[in-house]
Amino acid sequence: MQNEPDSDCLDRFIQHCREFGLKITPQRCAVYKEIVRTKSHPTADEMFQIVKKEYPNISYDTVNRTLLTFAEVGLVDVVPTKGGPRRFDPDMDNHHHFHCIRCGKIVDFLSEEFDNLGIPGPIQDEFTVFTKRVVMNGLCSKCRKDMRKQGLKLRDAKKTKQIRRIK
Amino acid sequence: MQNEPDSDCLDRFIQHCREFGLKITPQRCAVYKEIVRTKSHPTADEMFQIVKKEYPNISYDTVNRTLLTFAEVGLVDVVPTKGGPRRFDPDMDNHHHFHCIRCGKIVDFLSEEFDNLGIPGPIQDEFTVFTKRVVMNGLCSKCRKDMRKQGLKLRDAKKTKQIRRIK
DNA sequence: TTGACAAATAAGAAAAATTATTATTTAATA
DNA sequence: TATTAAATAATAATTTTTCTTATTTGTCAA
Repeated sequence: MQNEPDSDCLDRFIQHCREFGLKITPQRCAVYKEIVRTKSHPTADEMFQIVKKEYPNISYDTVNRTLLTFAEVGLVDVVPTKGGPRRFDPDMDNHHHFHCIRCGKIVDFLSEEFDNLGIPGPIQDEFTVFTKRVVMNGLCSKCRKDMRKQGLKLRDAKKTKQIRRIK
Repeated sequence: MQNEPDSDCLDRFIQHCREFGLKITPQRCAVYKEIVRTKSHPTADEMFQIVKKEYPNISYDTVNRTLLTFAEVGLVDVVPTKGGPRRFDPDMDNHHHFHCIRCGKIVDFLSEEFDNLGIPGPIQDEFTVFTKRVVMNGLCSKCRKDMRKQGLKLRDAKKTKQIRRIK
């Protein structure tokens, strides 16, 4: 849905809302319009800041609720993060995440192998699986470099001195 | 590390801390002892409530920091959740997660196929991958049943009436 | 088209969760 | 055992999320 002309995108959005019995409000349209333009994984507050420019009257709560509602009906995804504020992902296509445990950056990547993963029998029997995503954790290249310089400490890299290794 | 006798477990913990230059404090021992007994994915606050029983003087902040520190040095994992409080996972062995988008329950499961996933070339070149995990999202069997009764609404199932489908 | 109704919004308050600050204590080393 | 840096406890402050209530608005059906 990312690369369509705006109007098609909006049409599909409206269609999708109708299917789920969601009212088409200007606020929802505004939030949706902006989030599909995003190529990152914004928080509710970041989206609020963006939408507010076009729609100064909108409240944070509305933006946040709207995003949660979108997630429920499959218009956006919620990124599995390791704590901190919730992040939304407008790209509903199959893709996977690399997550830097040091700086928190999330990088999308594509992998046919990952897309084609089957659902294990026992899971398929007991659950209804909507999406599956591979999440890799590690260090991005920048943090890897920083670590070499500054030592082991992962959290609070800025203010922490090197941990002295015992022995 | 889950099924060892307590003493072995503690020894390994102490060994692990030494390797990373972490001091062996009674607080850390208490938190570690309790989290390896857990078979779920507790939040910092849940761990605080548990540890407080044995160690009434401990502060929430210490429990939280301790868990984050453990995560940094690979003694525990942080579960990728879809927002809400951060959850910790004492099971460091390869396993994967099913996440119910309605009730938030996280179910661990094993899969050799998933464990054996390779790391895509471009990722391997640019990042250092520590762990990889497949996260599936969908409905658990209980929520699936509830949904049939109560209709589409995913969030706030308790208080929400059925959404009327348009058309 | 319009009236009725339920859903959605705005605004403010509250709660929940995380992070920072600082004085004090403590574990590890020499 | 003294020294030193790390870790802790106790607040306090932020940040993020959720709730409450009065009001507005989209949709349906008459």
